[in-house]
Amino acid sequence: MKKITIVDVAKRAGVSKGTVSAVINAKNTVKPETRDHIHEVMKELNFRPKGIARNLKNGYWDKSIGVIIKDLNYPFYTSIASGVKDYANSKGYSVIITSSENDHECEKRFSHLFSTKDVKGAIIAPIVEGASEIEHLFKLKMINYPFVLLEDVKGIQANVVAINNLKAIKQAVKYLIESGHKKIVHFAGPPQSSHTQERIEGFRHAFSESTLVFHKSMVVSIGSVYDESYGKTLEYFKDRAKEDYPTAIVCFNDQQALAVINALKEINIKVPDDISIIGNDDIYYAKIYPVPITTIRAPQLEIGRKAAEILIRNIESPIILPVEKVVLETELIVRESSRVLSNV
Amino acid sequence: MKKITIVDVAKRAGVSKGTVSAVINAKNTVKPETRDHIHEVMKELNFRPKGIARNLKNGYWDKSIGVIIKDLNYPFYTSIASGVKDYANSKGYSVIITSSENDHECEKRFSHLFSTKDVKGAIIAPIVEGASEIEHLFKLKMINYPFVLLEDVKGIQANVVAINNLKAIKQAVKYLIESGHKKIVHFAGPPQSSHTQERIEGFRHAFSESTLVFHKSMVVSIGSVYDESYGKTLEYFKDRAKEDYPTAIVCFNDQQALAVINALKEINIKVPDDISIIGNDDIYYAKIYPVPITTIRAPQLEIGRKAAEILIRNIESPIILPVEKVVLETELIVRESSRVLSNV
DNA sequence: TTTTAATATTGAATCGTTTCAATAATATTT
DNA sequence: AAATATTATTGAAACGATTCAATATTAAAA
Repeated sequence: MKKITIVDVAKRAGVSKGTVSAVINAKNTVKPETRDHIHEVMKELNFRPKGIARNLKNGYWDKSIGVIIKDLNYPFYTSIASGVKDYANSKGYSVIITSSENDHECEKRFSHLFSTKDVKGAIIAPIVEGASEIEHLFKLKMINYPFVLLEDVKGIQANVVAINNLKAIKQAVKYLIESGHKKIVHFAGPPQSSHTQERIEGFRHAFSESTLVFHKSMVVSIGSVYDESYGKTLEYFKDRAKEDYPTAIVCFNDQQALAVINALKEINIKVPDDISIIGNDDIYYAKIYPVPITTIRAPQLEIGRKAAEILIRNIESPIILPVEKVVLETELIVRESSRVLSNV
Repeated sequence: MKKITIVDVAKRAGVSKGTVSAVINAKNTVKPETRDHIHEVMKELNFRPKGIARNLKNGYWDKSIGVIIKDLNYPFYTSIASGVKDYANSKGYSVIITSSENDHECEKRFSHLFSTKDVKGAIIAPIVEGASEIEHLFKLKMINYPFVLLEDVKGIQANVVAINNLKAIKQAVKYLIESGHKKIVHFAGPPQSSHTQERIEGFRHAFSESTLVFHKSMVVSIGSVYDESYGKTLEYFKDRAKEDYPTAIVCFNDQQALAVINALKEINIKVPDDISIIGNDDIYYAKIYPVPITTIRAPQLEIGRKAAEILIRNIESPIILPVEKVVLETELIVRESSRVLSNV
C-alpha cells in the first residue's frame, strides 16, 4: 500500500504542496473554499502528515525528555516520575514516560525509541540482573545521547542518581536493635532484582556492626507481588513455634509490608504488639494505612528532580560533561507498625 | 550556537558523510582506526545525531502509541495505561505515557507532541470542564490523527471508551437502599472534574427511582486529595448530632474513601458498623486495605485494552473508520466497608 | 476603467540524516 | 608484478514535510 504524501493530496486537489501545507497548519491564508476542498481530499485519501518530516525543516524546537521506569503500578516509580516532571516542566521540558515492566527487551526498545524520536535525553531505571546486557546503554553513549540512570550499573560510566540501599537497611536494623529487638528477620524481594541483593547485603552487614550474629535463615525470600508475599508469609509462620517467631521483620518494600501485615492479621499476630514491621520506600499508601507503616523513606521526588537536573544540564551543555554520581540519603520514618520492646 | 551536523563531523574527521553515518549505526564496514577517530571527533564536537532526520529516510518503521492520563499517581489511571500496554504490545506497538496533571495546557502540548513525533495515535483522558477548549482535538481530527478519548467530550465526534458513571452510582445507591439504608449521602469529588458532575447526577437520579427523596444537602463537596478529604470529613461530622449522621456514604473514588475511613477512625466512628462506605474505581489498594472497601469497579484494564484496540484498528485502516463509542459496564464489589442494616 | 491594496497560491530550496551503486584502497592469489 | 578478490569509502539522491519570496488573483479606491 503506497504511502500517501502531501504531494498526492496536492495533485488530487489541484493545488500546490505549499497550499496543502498551509491547510495542515491551519494558517489563515487559505481561501475557505480551497481549505474545505483540501480537507475533503485529505479525508478521501486518509492522508496523515508525517510528524517527523514536519519537524525536520522547522528545527527541533520542542523540548522533551523520557523516563523509563520498571513498574507503572508501583507508586515508588510514579513518584520519581513526578519529581522528574516537576523539575523538567520548570525548565520548559515535557516528560514522557514508559515502563519496561522489568522486561529487558522493552528497556532496549525504548532507549532506541527515544534516541530516534528527538526526545532530548532519558532517565532510565535499568534492569540489572547480574552482569547483564548493557549494549544498548553503550549505544547511547556512542552517539553522545544524554541519559541518567536510577541505579548504578557495573561496567558503564554514566550519570547515576540513586539511594544507598545498603545504608538504608542498616539504618532500619540498627533502629530495631536499639529498640531491643533480638530476633530480626528480613523478608527479601524478588531474587532477580538488584535491590533485593543490595538489601540482603545491607541486612547482613548491619549485624557485623552489632552484638547480634547473622545467620542465613534470617533472610527469607518472600517476593513483592501481593498474593505471593501474602501466601509466603502465612507459610513462614505456619509450622513455626511461637517462641521462634521473630519480633521484627524488615521488609523489602512497602508493598510487601502491606501484604505481610495483612497476612499476619489473618493468623492473629498483632502489629506492632507481637511483631514490628518496617517497610521500605515510603510510598503514599504506607502513610495512610490504618497502621501507618514505619519505613525507610527514599526521597522519591528528590531522586526525580535531581536526575532531571543532571539530565537537562547535560542536554544543554555544548560540551560533554564529566559523569555525575549522586547518592541520596534515606531516612527512617518511625510510625506505628514498629515499637520499642519494653523488656530492654 | 551553531548546530553540529554529520557534515561537520565528516569534515573535521576528513571523511565523507556516509562513513560517519556508518559509524553512528555501528555498521561493521568501517575500518577500526577510522571508526575510533570518528568517535573521537564526535566527542570533541559533542555531536548528537538528530533522531528525526535519521527516521525520515528509513521510513517510519517503529510503531508506538501515546497515552495522556490525568494523574500519574492515581492507580486508576496507571491501571488503564497497563491495559493499553497489554493490548498494544501484543500488536507490536510501544506505549508512551504522559500525564497532564489536570492541566489543560499540558494536554494540548502533548497531543501536539505526539502528532509531530511519529507517534501513530493517542489515547487521551480529556480534561473537560464545562464546554471547554477542545480546539486541539479538532486539530487532531483535521489531520486525520487517530485518537480515542476516555471520556465523552461534547461537541466533538470522536472515538470514546468510557464507563457509565451515572449507572455506576445508581448501582451503589440501589444496593444501599436495598440494604435498608435511609440516610445516604454522597461525598463529591473536585468540582472541576466532569466525573464529579456525572456522579452527583447519578446519585440524585437514583432517588427518583426509589421511595426516598433527594435533597441537595445530601451531596457534600469533599474533594479527592487526601488531606483535604480527611479534613473536610472531620468538619462534616464535627457539629452534627449523632442522630443526624448518615448511615452510608457513597464516595467519589477509592482514594477519597480511604481518607474518609481514616478520618472516621479518628473520631471513633466505626466502618461499617456505624457507617457504610462505598468507594469508586476499585483501585488496587481498595482491596488490600484492612477493611477492604466496597466499591464500584471500573474495569480499568478492559478500558485500556478496548481503547488500544480501537486506536490500533484506526491506525492500521487504510480508510477512515466511523467513530466508535463504547460504554463498559461497572460492577459493584461488596467487601467489608459496607453492611446490611439489621433493622430492615 | 485603471490603479492600488489586500489576499491567495506557487514552487524551489531546505532541514540532517540514510542508502547504495560506484569507486578506491588494500589484501590475496597467481 | 599483475590480476583478482576483498574491504573501505564516497557522494548524489532520497525521505516528506515547511518556508518564504515571487507571482497570480481578487477586492477596493481613484
